[in-house]
Amino acid sequence: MSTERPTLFHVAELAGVSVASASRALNGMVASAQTIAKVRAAAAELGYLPDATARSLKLGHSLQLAFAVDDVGNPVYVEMMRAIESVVSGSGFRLLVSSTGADPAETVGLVRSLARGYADGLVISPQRVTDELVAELQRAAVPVVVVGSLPESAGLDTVRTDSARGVGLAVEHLRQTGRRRIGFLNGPLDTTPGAARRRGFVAAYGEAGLGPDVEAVQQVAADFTVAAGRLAALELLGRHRAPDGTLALDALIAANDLIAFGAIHAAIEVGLRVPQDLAVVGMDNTELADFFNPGLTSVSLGSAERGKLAAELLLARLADPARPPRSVVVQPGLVARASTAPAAEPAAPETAGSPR
Amino acid sequence: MSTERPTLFHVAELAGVSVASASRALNGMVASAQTIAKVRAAAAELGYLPDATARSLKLGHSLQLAFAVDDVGNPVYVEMMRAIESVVSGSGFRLLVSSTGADPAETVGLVRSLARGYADGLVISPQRVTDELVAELQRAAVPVVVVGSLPESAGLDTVRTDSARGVGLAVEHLRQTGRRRIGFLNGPLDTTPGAARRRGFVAAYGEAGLGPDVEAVQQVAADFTVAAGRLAALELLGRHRAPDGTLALDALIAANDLIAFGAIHAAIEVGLRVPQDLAVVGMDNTELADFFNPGLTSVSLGSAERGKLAAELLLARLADPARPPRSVVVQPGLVARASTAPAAEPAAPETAGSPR
DNA sequence: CTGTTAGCGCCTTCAG
DNA sequence: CTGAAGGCGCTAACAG
Repeated sequence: MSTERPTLFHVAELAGVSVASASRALNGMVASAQTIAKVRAAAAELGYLPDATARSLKLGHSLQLAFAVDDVGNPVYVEMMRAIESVVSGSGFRLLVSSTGADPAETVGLVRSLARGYADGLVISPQRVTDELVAELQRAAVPVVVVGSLPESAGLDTVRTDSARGVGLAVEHLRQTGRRRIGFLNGPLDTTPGAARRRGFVAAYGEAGLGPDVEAVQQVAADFTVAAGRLAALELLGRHRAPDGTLALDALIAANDLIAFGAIHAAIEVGLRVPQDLAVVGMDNTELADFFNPGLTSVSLGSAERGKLAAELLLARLADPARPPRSVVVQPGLVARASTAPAAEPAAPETAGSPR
Repeated sequence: MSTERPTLFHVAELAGVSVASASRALNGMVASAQTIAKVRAAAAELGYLPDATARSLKLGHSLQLAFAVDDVGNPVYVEMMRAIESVVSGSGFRLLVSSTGADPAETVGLVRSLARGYADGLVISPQRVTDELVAELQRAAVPVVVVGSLPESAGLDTVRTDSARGVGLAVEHLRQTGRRRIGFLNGPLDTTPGAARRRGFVAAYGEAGLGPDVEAVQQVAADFTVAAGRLAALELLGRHRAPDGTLALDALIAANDLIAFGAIHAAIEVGLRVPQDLAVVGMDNTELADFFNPGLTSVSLGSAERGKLAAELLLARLADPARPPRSVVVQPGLVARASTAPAAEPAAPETAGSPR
């Protein structure tokens, strides 16, 4: 009801002690039982809440850590976040998440403000890395751990995965299961993941001797979302449909699971069966990959593991700001599911959903 | 490199002016062009970054707003978050997201710390509402808007949806499309959404004259996730499978889309066709509902709309702290997709995905 | 054990 | 237009 918020001064006044004593009583420092009781009572009566800002200013820390991502809508980041959260909460930190959007400039702004006071440390997983962003991360007032690729010279703690190799695993798996004409649905090429996956695909395509038309079998989605994946798949599939209606592609690799979901939807729309007519493999091995219909074969990029490692690096640096920057790599692995079941055999009954 | 962060004092010193002048120059207050230039140069050279904590303490605000949810993994909250973000960023606020976990006690702690300094306002969507939480929200130092149901007497700004009626829409839709034996997959009953949906189902079940066994056709999932939905569905379907293998249920309503996805997976596992043998309807009308296979009929609860309204309420209260608390309701609506296509007709070709 | 004093980094009157 | 001084709310020295 009162328009003014009670401050420690008011509590002390009501309790009949000094502000210092009130502070001590509330924070469990040395104080007489009587003082503690009086102060506690006064605080309760006034509904006193310590001002976090003032406290941080004095203490020099906020006990908050931040996790910044371009797009919280991506399940990968949710997994990462959970892992980070579970690590840092064990050390008494609270985790704040910030979705910055695709614009690197906005990310810079976020780092600037967040890294100076509101948080004691930052884990960031940027999709687009500009020189300006790197510079900002280096001069940030608090420790920063980057999930993703960054030039070694940046001198920052880093956790990354070898997504190029991940694409290689996908190509290999498709080859082994009898696919020959593999298309690739990438995300935007100006993103770090997009660029890395492209490199991986081009290399694997060449090594597997799949032909010279590596450019023709690629399609770039507008972003890493289901809707964009659907559109890109429709475009790519349309482009490779022969006049007689047969398809020149028998497999699709998607840059992430969301794009893969969109691609499967698109395939069904144009009358293709997955996996009989078209195999699809995603990346990230999201929880939904297992529940999608058909189950989505996906390359695990260890999101949870990366999140965990990033959090640990951050905690370690917080404890020892002088330790040399470390860069750790998580290896990808493929998880096979129904979406790439060999075309040779008829559809496995337990995946096609049409018993009898 | 320097171990100490530069403060405004250092900038002023280097620029050869007073701290006050440096502050004015940096913040665009009156200052001579020459001073501005010198201060700017000094700040750049030192890599000066204003301390957000000190700034907030002095100014009395942080220009940050917070959005607290139990589980960021739920796509509903992502949609809400996007809507909130887009509203508040237009007013110069940054949005911080905090995932509190299912424990109400943790939520209380979050509100306590966040609502006192780190953020200027809070939108919270708690799944479990305890008296303690309500009390904490009422005494929060900053304006709070609750997305979800709360006693009127709480005197807080509120945005909610009529999810009970939403369940009613689902029942009605299933009845109209020829389903007679409807099961219900709920989330935990001690959550606000779980309780409301239960009320809605029991009421609609009775009104539709579906029989006296309303308890027998319900199953509670451990939480609002795909995995829990799958388990609950397996349990419910198993319970209603007659000795001769036929199923006593021909439709399932799920408390949210994630549970519905899990249910469809479970149905396929046990050899049922969706929608031919079993219709499934979800709630929330998540983006993925449209892309799932089969497309998931879902009751839209207007998550984006609720987020937008909550953000607007918060902004309005920030502008006028004295305005009377408002409570706005968003009406649900059903979006029909393939998962509830009438069983009478053969599977519609464009949804079954198995052309010829 | 307690009160007084000092200051975290910043912004903003108030004189000059 | 500029500098000096005060204070946001809190905690950590220092005496008493």
